[in-house]
Amino acid sequence: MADTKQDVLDMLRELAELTILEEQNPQSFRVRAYESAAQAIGAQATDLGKLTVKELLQIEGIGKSTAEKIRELLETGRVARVEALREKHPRAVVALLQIQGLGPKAVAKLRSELGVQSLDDLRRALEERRLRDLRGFGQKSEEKLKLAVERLDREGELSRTPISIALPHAQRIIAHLRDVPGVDQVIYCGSLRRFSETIGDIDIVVTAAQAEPVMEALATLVLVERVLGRGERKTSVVTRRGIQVDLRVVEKHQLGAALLYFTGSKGHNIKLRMRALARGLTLNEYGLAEVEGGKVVASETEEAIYAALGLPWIPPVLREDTGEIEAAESGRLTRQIGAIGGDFHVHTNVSGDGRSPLEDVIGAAKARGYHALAITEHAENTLSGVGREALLLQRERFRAVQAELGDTLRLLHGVELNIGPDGELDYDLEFRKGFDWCLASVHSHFELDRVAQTRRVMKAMLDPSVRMIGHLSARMIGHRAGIELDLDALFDAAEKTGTALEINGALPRLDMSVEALRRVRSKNVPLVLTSDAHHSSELERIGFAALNAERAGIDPERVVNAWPKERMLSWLSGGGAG
DNA sequence: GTCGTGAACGACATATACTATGTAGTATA
Repeated sequence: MADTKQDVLDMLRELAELTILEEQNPQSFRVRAYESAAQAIGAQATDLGKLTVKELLQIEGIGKSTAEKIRELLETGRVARVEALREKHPRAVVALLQIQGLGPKAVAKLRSELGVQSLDDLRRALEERRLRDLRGFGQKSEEKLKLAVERLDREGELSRTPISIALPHAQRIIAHLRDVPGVDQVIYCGSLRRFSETIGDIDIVVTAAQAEPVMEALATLVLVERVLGRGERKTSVVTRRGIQVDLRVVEKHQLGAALLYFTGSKGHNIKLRMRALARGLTLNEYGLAEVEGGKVVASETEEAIYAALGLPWIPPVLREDTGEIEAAESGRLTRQIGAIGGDFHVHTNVSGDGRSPLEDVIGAAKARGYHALAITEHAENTLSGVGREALLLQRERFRAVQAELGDTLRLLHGVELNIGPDGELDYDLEFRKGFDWCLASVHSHFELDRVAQTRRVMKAMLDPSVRMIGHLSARMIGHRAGIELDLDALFDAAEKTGTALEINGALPRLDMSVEALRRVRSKNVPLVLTSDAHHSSELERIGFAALNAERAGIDPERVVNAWPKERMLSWLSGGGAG
């Protein structure tokens, strides 16, 4: 079964894009209808291929017309309306919308006045300086478009950046801005703060007495390649990595409103602003104020603004306009994860790719207030794997260290087994059972089909030594798609065997994905946050795992290392789900 | 194009910054 959901999403997005050109308006009701239909489809867990028109109509945001188009696509592989629009607006024309500064109206004008039908045509027209005489264009717009075309040539399609790259990039920039005199707070917002898997651009909010020095500091950073625009309080640049950074400087008392605005999502903001209007208030990036008279009601903190709108503070990871405002209003927001009592997927330098000695890792774990720590080196069947003798030596050492630790920290001698193509595991069952904690994960043979992948993971789950499956899909965000799995079958098996599933906090993985986590919510499967640290400093990544869990609306009750100490320890020693 | 109210039709996301041109387009959450 192909990925019908992805096919439908692709079709709806193309339809939206083509309709933008057709109606020369990115905000038309049709465009918005297709986009909201795409969002509704994206939130569906069921297999679309099995849904009838009637069932499709049950989905909010899908009406008669869209439902029929979806059926048309699934039954014939094509949609007449899309093909008709493709005739009028060929792919090369649609591609022009990728150029920053070119919208549908400008594209229409270039086509009708200058016969520009492609990027090549546009390049020629720019070369021949034919744009400057067009009404609405001028010398400056010609130059801007030239730069934008060059940028597109260099970077290919404007693509989103994996969070594993964007977050450290943002932190570097933030560290520089913090050094600017007069700067108070520097906070990243946007999809980064919402903890999306991929990031479109980096949004930074700064509070400072004066905007100019901050914006100057950003514009002159070594890693900044070009300044896109600069006003009194706002600057946009592109870094050498090709990532756009938008900086906004606000006054301290406006911080809450600015954070709210810049964190988004756009849909969330719009809903909040409508909510404000219904209360005789208006919300913008400077504050929440009365419509009549303009008296500011709240602006300094997000909490105050939400409160004035009759809502509890909503965590950024939930602000995706997927019902979180309604949930907040009726007190149905899932609780945040809270204190984390331990980490159960950590490597030391005994693993070939681990970099910190045991003492450092233990020190970091104690500093984090953990009650338990499982060291899980790679097993022999992987490149960085460890043989039996070294592991037995490590176990001996653990006994001595545990005696020193007393009951401040429970140290588990674990291992990360490799799941082979047929579900085979390292060593032999007897040896595996000698560990305090075994997790098993896939590290190779990503090309097998869904049936084979599901079978191998299922087999590992059924092994008496395996307590947890690590990074379930083995994806690498932006580099490698996850293996194909029958998730429902695996979740059922995990439920039956009591096998835990890992929520891995390594930024390139974030595995299980939010989507998979949403699907496991309804099952009684224990979930475990881990850092998968290969260095003592990486223990902090468990916080990313927690964010991903919160993003998926996972109740802390389901998360083993969010349980109270005794319950967690009891579960770890095989004492059941508690 | 969708949805709700009432059986055809109106309502339907907000608010602002920046730029280049000379009123509006594009961009941002």
